[in-house]
Amino acid sequence: MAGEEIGPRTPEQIFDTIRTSGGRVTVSLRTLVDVLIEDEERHLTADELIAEVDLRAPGIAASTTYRLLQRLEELDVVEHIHTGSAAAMYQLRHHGHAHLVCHECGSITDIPEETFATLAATLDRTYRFAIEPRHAALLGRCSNCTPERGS
Amino acid sequence: MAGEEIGPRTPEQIFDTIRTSGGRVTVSLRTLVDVLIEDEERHLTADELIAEVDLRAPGIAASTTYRLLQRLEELDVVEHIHTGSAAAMYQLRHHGHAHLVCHECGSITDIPEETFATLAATLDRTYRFAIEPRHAALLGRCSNCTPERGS
DNA sequence: CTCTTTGCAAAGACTTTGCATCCAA
DNA sequence: TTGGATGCAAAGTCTTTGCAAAGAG
Repeated sequence: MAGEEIGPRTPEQIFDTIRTSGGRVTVSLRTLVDVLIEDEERHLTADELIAEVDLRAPGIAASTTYRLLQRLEELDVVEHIHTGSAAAMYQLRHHGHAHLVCHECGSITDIPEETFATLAATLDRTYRFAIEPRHAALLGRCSNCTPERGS
Repeated sequence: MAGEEIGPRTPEQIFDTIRTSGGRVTVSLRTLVDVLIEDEERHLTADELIAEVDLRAPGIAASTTYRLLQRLEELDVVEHIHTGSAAAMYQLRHHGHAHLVCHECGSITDIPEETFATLAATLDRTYRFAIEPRHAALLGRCSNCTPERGS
């Protein structure tokens, strides 16, 4: 776990990755990559990315953005996170943090992957199962949505 | 966490719960409850439950089973688990175990909720977030799908 | 020029909903 | 009898796909 260093990703590095893989750097790709980098902290879903891309470069079809996300995922540039809602979230893969999602208010909290170290070790030992903590958010209730509880 | 004793659930107990809430015990309800109890270990999705119900009582509409699942969930009889695929899994709530889902082969492993005790304590302390380990499966790779690894 | 990418519209997977009919209590 | 439950078909949400036209290198 952890230690999966992907390194920082500048737009140019990502474009090179695309070109190296035989892909072409198009306006839609540039726009999507910009959004992914600039709005890194916003936990955007595909739908929201599509909206943001269309805002910056009107006319780009949703299917195009979906296709680009797929490709970027194959190239290990981005990854999607299941959040318990129908729509998945996307983040740059080098970000490397996992998530806590409150199913009451929908709030999302970033947590370092190391938080899972002990659990990962236990699951590995007991079930020989290698968890990927980033791939699915942990669901539960955040402090605002938990009633009774003294300070 | 844990300690959420819901108690054993026989069909009759469930039917009483339904009646008490103003509901009626119909053939579709009986059939669904039977399937839920008998196929407890099979980790069925709504789709699979629908198929199984239709097998035992031909003609029951999918929408009916979806509606019954919703109602049973409101009554805390069943709960759904997000597994990283589009379709959610359903289980009787008293079962109280969490899941490990291999995104390679799809295998599902049951694990006791207590496995999360330490992590839950940490998250509660650090983020005041109360995880619900059963609500979302942990994703990763099972031993069969993990290459290199001695014995 | 060639091969990838795009837009558009249609299809797909999963789930919900409206409504007239039907049935449990 | 009388509200809740059901079947059917349509709608909804999120995502994928086919195909001809457009575009990157």
